[in-house]
Amino acid sequence: MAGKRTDARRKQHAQASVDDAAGQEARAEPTLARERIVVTAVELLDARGVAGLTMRELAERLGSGVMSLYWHVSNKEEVLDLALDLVLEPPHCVEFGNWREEVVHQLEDWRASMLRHPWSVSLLPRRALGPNLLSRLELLSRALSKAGVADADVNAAIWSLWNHPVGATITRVSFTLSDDDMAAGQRRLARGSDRYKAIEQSRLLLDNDWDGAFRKGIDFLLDGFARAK
Amino acid sequence: MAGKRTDARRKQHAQASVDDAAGQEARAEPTLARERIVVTAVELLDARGVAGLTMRELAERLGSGVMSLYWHVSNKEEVLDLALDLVLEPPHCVEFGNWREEVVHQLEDWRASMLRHPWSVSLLPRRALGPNLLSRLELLSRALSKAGVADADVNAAIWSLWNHPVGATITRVSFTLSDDDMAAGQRRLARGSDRYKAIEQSRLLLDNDWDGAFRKGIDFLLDGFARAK
DNA sequence: AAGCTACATCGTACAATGTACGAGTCAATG
DNA sequence: CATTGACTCGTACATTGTACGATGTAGCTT
Repeated sequence: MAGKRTDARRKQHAQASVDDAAGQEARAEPTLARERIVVTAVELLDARGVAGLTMRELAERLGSGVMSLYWHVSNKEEVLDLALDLVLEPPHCVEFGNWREEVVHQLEDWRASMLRHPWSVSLLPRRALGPNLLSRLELLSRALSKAGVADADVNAAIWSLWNHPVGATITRVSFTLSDDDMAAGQRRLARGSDRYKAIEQSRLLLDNDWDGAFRKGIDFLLDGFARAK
Repeated sequence: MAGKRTDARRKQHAQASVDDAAGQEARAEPTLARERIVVTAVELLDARGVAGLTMRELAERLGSGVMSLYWHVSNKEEVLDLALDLVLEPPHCVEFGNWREEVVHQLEDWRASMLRHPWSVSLLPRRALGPNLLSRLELLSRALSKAGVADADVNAAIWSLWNHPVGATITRVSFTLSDDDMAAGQRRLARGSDRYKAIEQSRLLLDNDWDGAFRKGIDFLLDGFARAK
């Protein structure tokens, strides 16, 4: 029956997971090492991408043994989760008088955070509910509450705004990611110009004013809300 | 000539990649085995998810040796690329009289395809330019050309529509993915109800009419286009 | 002091995986 | 027959995440 289980030690930390410091009191002490691990992980990810994050490399950068990491972190996935959440920390709450500017600011900040750490985009599909993302959702929600959207539409409105940076950043990153893809895309466009007539004509793939398109997208949505009111 | 363009490379040219074999006449002989591999890969992905796709498992399902795969495919990544593209095949072009319905139909079909194969979402960030996605972009582009959007805005409009299903599906899948996350999210909401007051109040995370929200999002955008005209 | 407990580090070992290499099979063609 | 080129596959290896358990350390209780 293997009575002596040593899991007592792991439990304490493992359960904390992505959750922020739990108790109501200022319990504090988020295990200094844990934060160091995550910060270093982000550096590594920035430098070498998702594939470059190895527990061994991480340990080496921290000057520790590999297995020491597992005291503070239950597995590699958790490191990724924590790194993702760290990078998506929301901005300090700046109040604009104008709710519209507030929404735009928030979404642009989010997008900028992701583009600063492109690996974060590919992690997003796995875990999209870290505490920092929840905070961003909250901020967005509050800003929009001043917009006077119809009650029945408000949730749909929030999600639409939410999804815009997600989609836009993914699209942006995967286009930038490899110029090979871009070249291949152009090649495909070149031949069979009947098949891809429209996007060839509008030079959609060549127009790389991503920032502008992103901003316009927000405006479309906000205008749409106004009309649906 | 070009009759016997039996893929005599694979070893050397890893560049063929996702490109379709669309020469002009070379029809219906895209290395039967290659297609079988991809189809089987999709089955495996459907059954076991991204982590479950192993070259060994794949080979076993095909009743072949592991290394035989590498004749037809240059590496695992290519298998993933091909599987992704296969699954995102666009619908047969159905013409509606109404361009608006056409857009809605296309976006909903795309979203449905992705939800049918949830693993596709997590692959999207890596490679978003397969031929089938290009086709979808083309179809969308054509449908929208009838909408009378201002020339200066048309590309931004296309991208906004494009990003909507991407973001919405990622959000949707990552929420569904693990109920643990959902539970954790709720726990986080429960305590510190001041921090997440707004989204708690609107029951944003509990309202799971994803289909409706998605549809409304499209409408917001389309209405926004109309206003920007 | 001695012993106990919780915290923390780390070396070794192992299993799973992608794939390089090269030998092998088979059919068509010279 | 010999050659070639399409195709298959077994072996071997390097890289990875991590289970296990020994070790060290600090503080407390008796």
